[in-house]
Amino acid sequence: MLVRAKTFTESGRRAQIVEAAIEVIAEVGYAKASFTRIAKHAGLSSTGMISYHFAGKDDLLAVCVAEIERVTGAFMQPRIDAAEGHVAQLRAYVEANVALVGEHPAAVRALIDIVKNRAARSAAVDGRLALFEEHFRAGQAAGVFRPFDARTAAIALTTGLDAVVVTAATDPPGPAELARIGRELADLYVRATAPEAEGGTR
Amino acid sequence: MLVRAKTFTESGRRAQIVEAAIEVIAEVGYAKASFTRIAKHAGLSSTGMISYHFAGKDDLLAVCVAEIERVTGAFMQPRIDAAEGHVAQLRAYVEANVALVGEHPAAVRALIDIVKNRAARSAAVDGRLALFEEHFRAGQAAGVFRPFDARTAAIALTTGLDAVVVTAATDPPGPAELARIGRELADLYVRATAPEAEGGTR
Amino acid sequence: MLVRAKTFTESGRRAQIVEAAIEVIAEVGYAKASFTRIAKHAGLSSTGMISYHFAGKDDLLAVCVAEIERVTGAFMQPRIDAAEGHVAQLRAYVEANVALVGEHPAAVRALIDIVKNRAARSAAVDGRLALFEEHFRAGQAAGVFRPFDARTAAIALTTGLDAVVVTAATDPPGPAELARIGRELADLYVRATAPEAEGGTR
Amino acid sequence: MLVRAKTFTESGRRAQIVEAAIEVIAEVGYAKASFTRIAKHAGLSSTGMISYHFAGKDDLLAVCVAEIERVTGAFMQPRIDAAEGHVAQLRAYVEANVALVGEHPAAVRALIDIVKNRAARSAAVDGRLALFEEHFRAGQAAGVFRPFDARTAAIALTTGLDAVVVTAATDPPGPAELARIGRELADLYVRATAPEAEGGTR
DNA sequence: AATGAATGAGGGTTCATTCAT
DNA sequence: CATGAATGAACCCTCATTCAT
Repeated sequence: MLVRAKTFTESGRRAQIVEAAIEVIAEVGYAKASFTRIAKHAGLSSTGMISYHFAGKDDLLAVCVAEIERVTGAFMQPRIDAAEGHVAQLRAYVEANVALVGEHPAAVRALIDIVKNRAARSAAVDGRLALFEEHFRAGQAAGVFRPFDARTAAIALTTGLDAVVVTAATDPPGPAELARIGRELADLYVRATAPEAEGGTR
Repeated sequence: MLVRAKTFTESGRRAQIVEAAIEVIAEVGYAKASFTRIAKHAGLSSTGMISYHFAGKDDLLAVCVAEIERVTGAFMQPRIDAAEGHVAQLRAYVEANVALVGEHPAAVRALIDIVKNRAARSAAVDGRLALFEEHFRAGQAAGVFRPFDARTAAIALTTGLDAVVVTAATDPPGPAELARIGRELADLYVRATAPEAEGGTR
Repeated sequence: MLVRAKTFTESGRRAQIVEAAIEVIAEVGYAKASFTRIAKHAGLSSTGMISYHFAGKDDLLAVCVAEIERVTGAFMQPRIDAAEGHVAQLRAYVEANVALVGEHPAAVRALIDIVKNRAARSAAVDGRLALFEEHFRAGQAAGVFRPFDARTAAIALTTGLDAVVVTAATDPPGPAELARIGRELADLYVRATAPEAEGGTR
Repeated sequence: MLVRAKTFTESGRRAQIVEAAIEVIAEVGYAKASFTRIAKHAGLSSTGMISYHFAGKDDLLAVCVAEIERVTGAFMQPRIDAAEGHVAQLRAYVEANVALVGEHPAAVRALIDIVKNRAARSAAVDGRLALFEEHFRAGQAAGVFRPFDARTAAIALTTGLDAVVVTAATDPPGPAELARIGRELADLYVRATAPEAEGGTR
């Protein structure tokens, strides 16, 4: 590769600021992640520097989200793709997401906090919601999920997953424990969505 | 009891401020719920009034949480108590919580927003988490829940419930739709926690 | 009068801030009249105090304009009303406006500077322009002004008047000199608008 | 002159910046004409370029003024020179200045805005003022103007002219309308300064 | 018990200017 | 010649809290 494309997170300072922002958000939370704190964390002398590199706070946050998704996607995507069938993919998604905590705890915590607090819902959160919903519908059509309300399930399960991930990320346990938690949660979700056994549940 | 004791949320002004705070948080969100906005909403001429009646923002918020829990508890508790057995109570809790949206949408939204944003975890959230966890453990001992990780399940299911509730509270549907959503979510949770059927995982 | 109505410039601090703002604008000009400077001039410890009393910079400026107009109107109106006929009133307006410099030099300079720089044209400037235009039209109908373009004349003569006033206000001369300048300018305007003499001008 | 000397506004980049600055000032006004905006308008990647070519903001502005005067002078001077006599020249100046709006509306608006806002009075504005004053005195000596206060008249008439020009430049009308306005204004000024007719005015 | 003015820190953003490359 | 990152001050505004009355 002769010419390396310059992605929008690169250019040195920009990347540095984004990284600092992610760490600060992971540390003190979205609400207290001010430019001042981010600048200090990044070793910058003034907040003006951030405004110089980003159009505003929303812009910075959007870039942070994009960067985190890039990093986490690189970790999760192969694991999900390796699974075959709707059920296995659901399990793979959940387990990969929990395992991700071991690799990028700050990024994971920051992402969830940003998404939770942003007024304008990012494409990220809505995208994942739609993805789950669609996945459930497709699985139902294929007969591997029972005919529950796909939207309600998508909301409950994605946010439940987030909560487990955040809890784990707050004080990251070892890989084995993470794997166990991932398996537990996947079990929960697989059973919640599984087709009726003979006798029913109620 | 002939004379009702004056609870600590009463005394006129205090109650008025708490009510205003809850409504403001429900309307504009925790982050933008400043004393100024709350005072304006309560018809107060200055924020000094709030500081006079409450030790600080944390105090006000704590009282708000307590008040909301009092109100919501009055709605939910009878419904939960009416259910017999761990499974039925789980279902009752979930359905009551969703139904609550129809009665107190502002309170419900405010509570979840406060709990989500408070640095210091309130006794409320931890209490409910412990409650669920304990409920799961007891049910497992009784053989009506399968032997999953009670803590992970408690985290995932309580927050999933919250998310469904918040979504519903944002634009509250009619009672019938709320009942349907409640049933859907309860189904999901009951199945997730149900003991193995004869043939494995279904 | 038993109960004195509280006008919107009163209440102590508000009036003090308005006064300080007017003086600062007169001194350093609209562009450099920051809250910081105004607060310092008013003996306030922080700019927050100004924001506490006024909704924003625009609000403060609007109140300044209103206050100046109140003060200047009290000076000019009787003098204008005392004149009879369109020509005499034109002369009276011009002379009163120039004489005003001797009474309220800062207010006069501030007003013109605000009006000149405000993006949103105030009712003040447009009002005066319309007033002049209407006055010219009425005088033309009465045959005491010649049939010139009333709008162009209104623009040129009001701003010319402003310029003379500002120049005089920069280093206010004595009343006699002000009276002379007022008379000179009034002469200019009266002649510019006078009906044709027998021989014509061109 | 075979080889044209390179004036100080030329040299490519400088001229480009000056042109951009004039356009930006005409568009958004003096107050909001920052280096950032000018650089963006000029297609420059940073404001450093401007600081590199000009000693400071005042310098840039001074060069802008000089450039505008060069351009406008080229339009107005021949028209003024073509007129004979003090009265005719006054008329020619006014009419040429208004007509100029049709040719260089941006330049005209920018010039007046700069002159209005600059703390340090430019040689330009003072020069024109002195020019008018001198012209009036000379005409008075020649008996073609009446013996008014030359300075007061110069102030009032030049700024009145500016105001008419700015108004016209804000939404430039066609040449015919401009010519009419110019004639109207010139009439006003010629009459204001004309010697007494037999009967007097007062 | 209540008021409302005052405080001082901190929020994000824009600015003209500088300087190493 | 030219770049663009860096600077540091200033901008208006909002905040929770305090305190004399």
